Amino acid sequence: MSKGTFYITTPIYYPSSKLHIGHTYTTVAADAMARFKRATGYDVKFLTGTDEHGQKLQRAAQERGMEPKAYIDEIVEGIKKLWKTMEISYDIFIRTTDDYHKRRVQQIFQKLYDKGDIYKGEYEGWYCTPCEAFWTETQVEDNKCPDCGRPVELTKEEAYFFRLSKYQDALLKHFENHPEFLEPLSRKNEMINNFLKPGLEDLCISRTTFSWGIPVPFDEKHVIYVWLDALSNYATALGFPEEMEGDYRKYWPADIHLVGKEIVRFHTIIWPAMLMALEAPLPKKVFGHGWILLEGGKMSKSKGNVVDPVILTERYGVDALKYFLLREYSFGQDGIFSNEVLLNRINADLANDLGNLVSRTVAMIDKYNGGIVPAPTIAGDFDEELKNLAVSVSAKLEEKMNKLDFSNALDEIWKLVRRTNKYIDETAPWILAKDGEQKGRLDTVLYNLAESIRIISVLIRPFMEATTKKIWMQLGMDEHQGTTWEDSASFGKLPTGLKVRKAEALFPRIDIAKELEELESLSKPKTVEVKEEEKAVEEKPEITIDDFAKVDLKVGEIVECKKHPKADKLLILQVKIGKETRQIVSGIAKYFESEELVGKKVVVVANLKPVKLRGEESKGMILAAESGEELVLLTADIDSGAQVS
RNA sequence: GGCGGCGUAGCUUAGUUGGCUAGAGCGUCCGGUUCAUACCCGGAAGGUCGGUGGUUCGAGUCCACUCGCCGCUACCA
Repeated sequence: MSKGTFYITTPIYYPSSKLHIGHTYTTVAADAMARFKRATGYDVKFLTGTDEHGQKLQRAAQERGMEPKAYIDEIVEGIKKLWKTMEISYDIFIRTTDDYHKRRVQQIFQKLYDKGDIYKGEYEGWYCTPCEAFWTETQVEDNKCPDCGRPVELTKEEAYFFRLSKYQDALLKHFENHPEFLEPLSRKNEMINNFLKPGLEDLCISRTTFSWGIPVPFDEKHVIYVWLDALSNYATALGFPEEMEGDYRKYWPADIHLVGKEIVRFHTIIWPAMLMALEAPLPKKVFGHGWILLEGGKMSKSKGNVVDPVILTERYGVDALKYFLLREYSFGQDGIFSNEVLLNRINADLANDLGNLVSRTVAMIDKYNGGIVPAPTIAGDFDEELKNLAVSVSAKLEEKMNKLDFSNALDEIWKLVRRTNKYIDETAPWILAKDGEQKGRLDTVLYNLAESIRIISVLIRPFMEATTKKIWMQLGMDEHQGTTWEDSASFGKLPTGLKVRKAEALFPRIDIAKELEELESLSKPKTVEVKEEEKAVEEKPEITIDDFAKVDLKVGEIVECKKHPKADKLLILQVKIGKETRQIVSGIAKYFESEELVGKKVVVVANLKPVKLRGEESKGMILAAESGEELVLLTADIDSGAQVS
């Protein structure tokens, strides 16, 4: 009976801040896919969850004087509540703090260690102590940390490494032999050219600098870092490697890992390499979808429009938001969100087209046939065209869905919605109703309308469960009357004699101008919250006045400025501080033309240890303040050389 | 700088291996209709398919160059 299994996953989300529309987007898409596969006869497993370890969460909990787990529990409750609101039909919600996951991650670690694919860092690596970061031979220039410019050293600091480099060729081959492995296709070259071809470095997979994580099984000083801990969730959730005969055998390898484009790299290089090392099959497909951006770029506080999915569902309903997200945007590409785009889409497709179609059909059955769905008797013009289209939609829908083309999948359904509306105009039931002789024809038209709506209701079900149920209620039908996916491909499954029920509009039409104003006023208090949240995260540890006194801040005048010949983001400045003129390299080329800086008096960190930045010496650093896309230099209208304190 | 992608009607976009009279939705204008959530249906206007040159009987589709965006990557003390 089952066509086979289908295992789909979302990323596990990091619960350090409130989830936004982007997380909802991924999860809603995965949910629609899962529901679609269930409807079409697959045995589906749908996994989502949370990634709960790491320094950031440990700190956040500390700041609130809480145990990490207790702190995270609260946030995770919120996430689960959000998914409940969005009617997400996940089968498993994994938390990386779940005992079974921790145990299995340790088993994986042990396995890889035993095999020799994990080794302790006696590795000739370069370590930058202040940055707590390891660097590779190629990254280190002149014994300097590429991140901070300070000297690095060959360290004896212990760390465990995964032999990522060993799998480079196998990965390349896999990309070549499995064009469907990574979609959209454009990402594939990015991975191959930027990572695989230049060569992979072994990956540091343990930390000793914080403790909130899964301990390395045989070396408790170390906790397992995010790569192994988080990525492996897709397999540990099924039992791997502890319980290989249950869900793991049944559902692995995953059919689709749905991820945002920013984490494609981890899912198509690191995760597959780990699986290769474990001798486990690779996921069949990783799909990196685009981002939903706000007008003018990323989510920005100054724009004042932070998108909160909960508010939107409260105002327009879950189904409207889900429909909008999947219909409006091409799944592989970025798209722009605005309230206006949302409201226009809801009005046009849901209120005017679908909602109104149901409304007018039910009203006509009510008015012309006492609310009873009549039996069709006399066929006429336009019937065949409507029927042919109606029964053909499900196949086209399947084709689009299997390509994760949600937008066009929905559009296929709406072609039928529009065709059905047109059928009403063509047959003009209100004219037939005036002529008693035409009763048979009228009955047929009314039946065909109700039947088309029945088909539509089945087709939209994976995307809009609640709406489907509402339509059934209005048609007076129950879930045993032509509601399977197969039933959507045949015309005439709707029983006659049903008693329709007029009800509230499926999607009330929105007064867009008025609504936009209200949303505008709603978004303002939100803005402040977000700002405060961000601030909290970025706070640095307290220092004393002595610490601060070590920094020598002076005013310097920019006397000359040019672009760095070998770097896009760097400017080379000649800065006069008192009598001395020195060269400072600064990463502000994105923000300023070189000419406009000459003559400016800026604040300089004068006693910073000199470094070479892509071959150019830099003695000091220019202070600037950055917020989102904006950057301003700290200027001081006073003689150059003046001390700042 | 390296690698990759994208530029098609006012907006969002479809155009698989070259045959298109370049489609669609929204918006605009005109008309029809009254069953319906002032909705729906029809029609029209609007495109030198970023630019230049080439290959070809024929190019939005292939090639070269060029302009403009974007992504990843290196460099932002």
